[in-house]
Amino acid sequence: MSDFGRMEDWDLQAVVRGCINEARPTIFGNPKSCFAPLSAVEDDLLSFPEISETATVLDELDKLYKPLIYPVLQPVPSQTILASSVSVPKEIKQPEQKPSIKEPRRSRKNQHKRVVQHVTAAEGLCSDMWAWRKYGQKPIKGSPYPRSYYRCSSSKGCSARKQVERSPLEPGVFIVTYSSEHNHTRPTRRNSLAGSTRSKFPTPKRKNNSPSSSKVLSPTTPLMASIEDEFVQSASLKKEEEQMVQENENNGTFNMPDMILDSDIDLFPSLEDFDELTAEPAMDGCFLDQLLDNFPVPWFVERSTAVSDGH
DNA sequence: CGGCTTTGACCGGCGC
DNA sequence: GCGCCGGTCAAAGCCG
Repeated sequence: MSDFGRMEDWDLQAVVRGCINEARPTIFGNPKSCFAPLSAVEDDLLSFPEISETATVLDELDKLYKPLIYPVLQPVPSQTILASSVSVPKEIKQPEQKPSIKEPRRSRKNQHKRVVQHVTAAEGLCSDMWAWRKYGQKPIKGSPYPRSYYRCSSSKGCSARKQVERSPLEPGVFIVTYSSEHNHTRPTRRNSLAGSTRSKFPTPKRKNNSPSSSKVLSPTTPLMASIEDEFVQSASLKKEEEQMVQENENNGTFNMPDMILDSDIDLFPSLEDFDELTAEPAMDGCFLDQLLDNFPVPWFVERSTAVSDGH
């Protein structure tokens, strides 16, 4: 079987299972220092006018940023992704497959606003406080990797959805797409974890006696091993970043990764999405949790890029 | 026992 | 109208 075949077997569950206290490779590298360095960026980001203030300003900004939302696709340097998890609108991921000027095909269902995040494997492991229950997995045409579908299990009746797929361009990067919104408050801690701790790195014995497992996808040991390596490496990298940031903090300085600002700002969404996304509860992460508890933060302080799925 | 993952089947929108 | 394809359903089995 080819490497692709093995990779295809991976179910991505590791991406959405959180180690919520794990260090997140936030754009500032150190989650513990998220408040201090944030202000530096916030000064810039928050200097935007009030969203509801003037339509003319928004219109201009909207025009200004729209080209940046639909740029010609260029593979994102993995280094950048590892450091900052740059977000790229999902629709532009595979222009070679959609060479025409037509919009890529979209799902009919859940045509709400969507939030697309690009995360590294390690970052993906540091997922959100929401409890997600996997309800489906599908191979996606044009991508060697399957897409996994999750719904919020923190609360019954919550329509929040989450899709996780591996980037075909950057296998170390995962595309996490949130759709719909949570209709409940963010849990203080993850609940409903019964049975969810298994198979983080499954053993081959698992499911061998399952009537259905033999049909399509086999157990995923090789790929899980590789993703484990990936995770370990990323964790190591993060540790170094943490130490560096910690030193900077101790010295009263902070080295802002300059590429963060460029890339993140270049990826502003259409501003018509802005107001909704500022209140988007599906934005995950301990980093944002703390911030939202204290003051509203522009959504793009995180790494997300909103994609309007409307009409 | 409750909640999870897995996975084939099914549904429905869209393009041709 | 038909086929493709993404999204969802639901049964089966696993796990704590």
